[in-house]
Amino acid sequence: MSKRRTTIYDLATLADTSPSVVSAVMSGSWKKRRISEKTADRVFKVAEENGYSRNIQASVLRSARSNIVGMILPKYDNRYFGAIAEAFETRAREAGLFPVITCAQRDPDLEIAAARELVSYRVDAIIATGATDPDRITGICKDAGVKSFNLDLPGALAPSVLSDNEDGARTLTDILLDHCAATGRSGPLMFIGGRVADHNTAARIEGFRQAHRDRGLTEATDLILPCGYAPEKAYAALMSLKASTPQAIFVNSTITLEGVIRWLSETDRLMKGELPFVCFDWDPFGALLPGNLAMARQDVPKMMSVVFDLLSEEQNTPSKVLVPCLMERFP
Amino acid sequence: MSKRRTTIYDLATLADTSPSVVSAVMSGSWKKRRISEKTADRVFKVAEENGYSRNIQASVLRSARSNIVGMILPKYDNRYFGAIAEAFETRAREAGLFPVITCAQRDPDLEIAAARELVSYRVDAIIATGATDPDRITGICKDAGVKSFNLDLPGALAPSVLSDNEDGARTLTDILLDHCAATGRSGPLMFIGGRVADHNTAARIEGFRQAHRDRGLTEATDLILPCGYAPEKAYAALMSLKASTPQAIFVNSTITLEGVIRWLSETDRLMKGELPFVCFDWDPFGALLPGNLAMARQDVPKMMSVVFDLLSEEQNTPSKVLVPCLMERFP
DNA sequence: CTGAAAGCGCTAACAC
DNA sequence: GTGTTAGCGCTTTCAG
Repeated sequence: MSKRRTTIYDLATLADTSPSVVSAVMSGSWKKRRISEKTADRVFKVAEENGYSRNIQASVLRSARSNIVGMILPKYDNRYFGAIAEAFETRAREAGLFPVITCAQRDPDLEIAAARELVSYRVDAIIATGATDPDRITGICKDAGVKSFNLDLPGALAPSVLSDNEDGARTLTDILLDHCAATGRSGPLMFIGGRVADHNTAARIEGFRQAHRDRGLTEATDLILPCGYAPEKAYAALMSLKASTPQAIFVNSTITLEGVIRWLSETDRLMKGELPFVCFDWDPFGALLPGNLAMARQDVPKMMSVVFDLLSEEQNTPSKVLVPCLMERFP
Repeated sequence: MSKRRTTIYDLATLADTSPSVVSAVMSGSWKKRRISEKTADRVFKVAEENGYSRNIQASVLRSARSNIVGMILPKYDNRYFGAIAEAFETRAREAGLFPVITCAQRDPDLEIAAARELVSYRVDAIIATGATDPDRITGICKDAGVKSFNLDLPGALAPSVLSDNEDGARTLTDILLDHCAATGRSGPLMFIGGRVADHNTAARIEGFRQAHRDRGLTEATDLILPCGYAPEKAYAALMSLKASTPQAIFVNSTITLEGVIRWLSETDRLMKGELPFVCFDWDPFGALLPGNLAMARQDVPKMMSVVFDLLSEEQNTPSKVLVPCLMERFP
């Protein structure tokens, strides 16, 4: 257990060849080095027999490129970020890179600590997802010669890939307004969740407004409540609602939806489907809740695909790609 | 961007001192080496000015201990695994370790590939979560002198920490049986989801049986359906149900619940709360679904706490710790 | 087709 | 309190 681990030197002795040959064989570049199949097989055999495991740290140290790609993620507690994590790992492996995700708990300080930490591990690139200050992260990366990309939330200094929030919100609002018209509800709509300072929330509010404007309506400003994402915040905002109760609700994320649902349930409105709603982001159970008209499911595979295309193109100048949302309508 | 990165040698020259002093200062061991505050400050200053970032790979290579702890996780697509990921990261950082999670998509081959990969990175320990073949992973670790632990699913060769599945299932079944008695339902209960070969499913079925036995009842064997975890599997099993419809359902995981809910919804039973159910595992939306009587929420913080205690105690002999589930009852 | 040898950036003795 | 030096295990010319 504590004896020295086998190295390429041990293997070289055992296979009666040299360390450099073993290195080439174990790193997969032996074809290129035109090493004979016979020698390679001999090396593979002794490696197998001795439970040899390549020391990646040493290999990285020597060859500058680490083939590690890092992602900074805010949370793992909803389907959207979960899907991002999985898509990231899959794509990274397909690209022959080792994926490392680190979770910053939506904490700005942790975010930049995470960026520095990943840089210490000499990652080849960092994907900052939903970062509060993407440009700061890009700065850290630039200093270290590390490529960086923004996902979900845009920055000004690196390529950014995000959902078309405005368009998605407009469509969701249309669904809400259509439903109200069809069921004879004429009251105002509520928008709840998110932070005004946050790019995505701003874009979604803009889409919400657009949809109103397109049919000559004016949105009720006092019913636009960007009270933060946390369920408790939404719950509290709804409990202390001074303005008239809305006819229908636009919920800004599944996280926020948790609070909204709690309120609907406790005020005995949930089961009756009394207050129809739509939600940005998707969740399999949320989809089945009474009153849910539609969810905007962000196209994670597509977004990740775009990110990895940029990554492989060595493209690293600021840009912004918008990916349309998938719409799921119920029932 | 492409110029050589600053090293401790550059810093040593700039701060007019030696590489070893810079090394000590940057690695935090300078207090121990009794380096003067004045020198340290000088080093910090030039490091700052030059955007220096320590090369961890080099440091790991030299000092054998990597301070990296790896986790193999099946999926990120539910609250349980999400909570595990977050708790793992938090605990690892508290312990001064760098957490690396890798997702094996419930694929046995990927699992062992992941284990080998983590070993290549010279992690100090691997936590295998919900692994299909934990003992195989332990074997790989043992060969490399890496500590290993099992979480969620037990193995015979390493310390294992898991929920008290049997007890949790018994309590859930009790809730179901109590409810049936109280509402005059006398029919049989269904158990759905999971795999018989899987340790946790077996333990939960045992708890399900126990609860019946404790009140002199016999469970309906043809209504025990360990049809796998996937929603589609559960949905298909329910659609092709030959036996009489049950009076209430024990759902083996939130993943399975997705399929059950789809079936309830499509057969118009969901909104009426016609078929009460309980579920192993917890989900905030699932909790609000009509008919849901209780969810067994696994005590992730506690489980992780136990794992890290074992890890720090250098305890690595096979053992098994059971952590009780938290029960959430509705309404 | 194969081998020798020079480091990658850092740490840990050990010397002063 | 600080500097010198010998590697950690690997990759990569370059010479055969």
